[in-house]
Amino acid sequence: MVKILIADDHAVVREGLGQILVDSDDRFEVVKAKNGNEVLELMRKQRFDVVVLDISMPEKNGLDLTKDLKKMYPSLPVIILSMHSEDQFGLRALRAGASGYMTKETAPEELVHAIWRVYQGGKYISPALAEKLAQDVSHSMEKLPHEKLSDREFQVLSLMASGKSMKEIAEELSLSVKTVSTYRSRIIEKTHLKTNAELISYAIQNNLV
Amino acid sequence: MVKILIADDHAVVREGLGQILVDSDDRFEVVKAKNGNEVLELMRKQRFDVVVLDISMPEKNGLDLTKDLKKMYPSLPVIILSMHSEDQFGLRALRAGASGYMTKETAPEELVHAIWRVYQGGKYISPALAEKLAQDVSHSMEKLPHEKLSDREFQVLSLMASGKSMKEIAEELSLSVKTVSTYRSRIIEKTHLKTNAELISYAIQNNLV
DNA sequence: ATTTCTGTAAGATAATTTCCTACATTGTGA
DNA sequence: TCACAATGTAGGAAATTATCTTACAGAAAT
Repeated sequence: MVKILIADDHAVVREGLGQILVDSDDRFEVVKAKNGNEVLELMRKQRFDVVVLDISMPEKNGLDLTKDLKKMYPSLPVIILSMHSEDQFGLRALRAGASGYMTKETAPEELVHAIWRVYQGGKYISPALAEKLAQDVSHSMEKLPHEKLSDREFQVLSLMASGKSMKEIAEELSLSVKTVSTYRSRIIEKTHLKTNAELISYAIQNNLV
Repeated sequence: MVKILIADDHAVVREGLGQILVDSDDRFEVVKAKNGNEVLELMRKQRFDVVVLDISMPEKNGLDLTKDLKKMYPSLPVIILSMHSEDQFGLRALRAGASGYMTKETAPEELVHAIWRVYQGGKYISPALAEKLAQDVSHSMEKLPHEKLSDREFQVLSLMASGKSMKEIAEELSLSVKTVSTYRSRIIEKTHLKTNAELISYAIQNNLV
C-alpha cells in the first residue's frame, strides 16, 4: 500500500485526482486535505509515503508548506502541482525540497509515474525542467531569484509588481527613467522573468506585494 | 444515458472530473475537450445532454463559448465551472446563458446534482449565487464598480490586473490594441481608477486575480 | 589589486499607448 | 416601439514611455 496525501483547495481537483489515483492502481491509498493546516494535522496523525501539493493554496502556499514538511520529515517525498509552467516555479519547488514538479496540464498518467518515481526515492523531473535545471547549475543558485537582487533592484521590482510604470517608479524614487530602466534590465537578467505579468505573478506568489 | 461534455485545459481537472462523474452514476457518459475549439468540433459531430465548461481557457473563454453554444444550440444546458467565487462571475455566467455556475471548491457531488438539475431543464443556482441574484435586482444601482463593466471590459480589467500590457492583451484576445485601449478608457471612466497600479491593487483587493 | 556589483544616467531609437472619432449592433427605458 | 445608451470594434495622428546601448565612479568581493 502506498499512502498518498493530496492537498488542493479545489474540491474537484482534489477529488478528481484522488479518483484517478485509486482507479489507476489498487496499491494506492489516498487521503485528501484542502489546505496546509489540514496537511500538517494529518501528518501528525499518520504517516504518508508521498505528498502531492498544489502550489497555490490560500494561507500557506505549496512551496512554504514543502519547506515546513521537509524540515519535519526530511525523507518524505513531495510532489508539487502547479498551473504555472516549469520555468516559473519548477526550480523553486526543487529548492524548497520537492522531489517532483508538474503542471496541471500534465497527463494524469504522468503523475502516477511521478509518484512511483519519488516513492522509490527518486526525483521526477520533466524534460523542460531538466533543461532549466542544467542551465541553472552553471549560474549561482541557492538563493531565490529575488534574493540576488540589489536593494535598488528589489525596490524597483516591488514597485513594478504593484503595477507601477517605469515613469511612475522613476518619479517615486526621484531617479531618471533611464536609471529605473537599467535596474529593470538587471532584474530581468537575474530573475529570468521577462514580462511585467510574470514579474507580478512572481511577486504575488512570493508575497512581495 | 446522459452524455456529458467536459472542457477544461488542465488535464488533471478534466480527467479527474470525468472519472468522478462516470464513477458516480453509470448513466453518465463523458467526453472531454481541452479547449473551446475542441468543444465546437465535438458538438458538430455528436449531441450532448450537458456541457461543463471551465471559465478560463486559453483562446476562447468559457463565457464566450457559452454564448456561442447557446446561439447554436439554444436548449443545450451549460454549466460553468470556475475557480472564482460566485460574485465574480456567477451573474455573468447566467447572463451568458449558462444554466449553472459552480466554483471548483464545490464538492463534486454538488456537481452531479447540478448536472441532473440542468439536464432536466432546470437551473442550478447555489445559495450564494441566489443571494447575489436577488441583490442584483433590488439594489442594481449600488453595484461595485467592476460589476458595471461589460464582459469585455471586465475581461480586459482582469488581464490588466495580472500585469499584461495593452499589446499583450490585444494579442491574447485577438483584438486591435486600439480596441483594448478603448475598453481601458471605458473601464477608467466607470471605475474612476486611473493608473495601472490602481487597477491592479483594486483587482487584488477584490480577488479579481 | 583586480574584477564584479551597484547606483546613476544621457542619447538615440523603438515600441506602446492615448485620444478622438466612427460605426454597426444590441439593449433598454420611457 | 422608438429613440438613446451601451457595447464591441478599430483607424490615424500624436504623445508618451520604454529600451538599448554605453559610461563612469564608488563599493564590495575575491
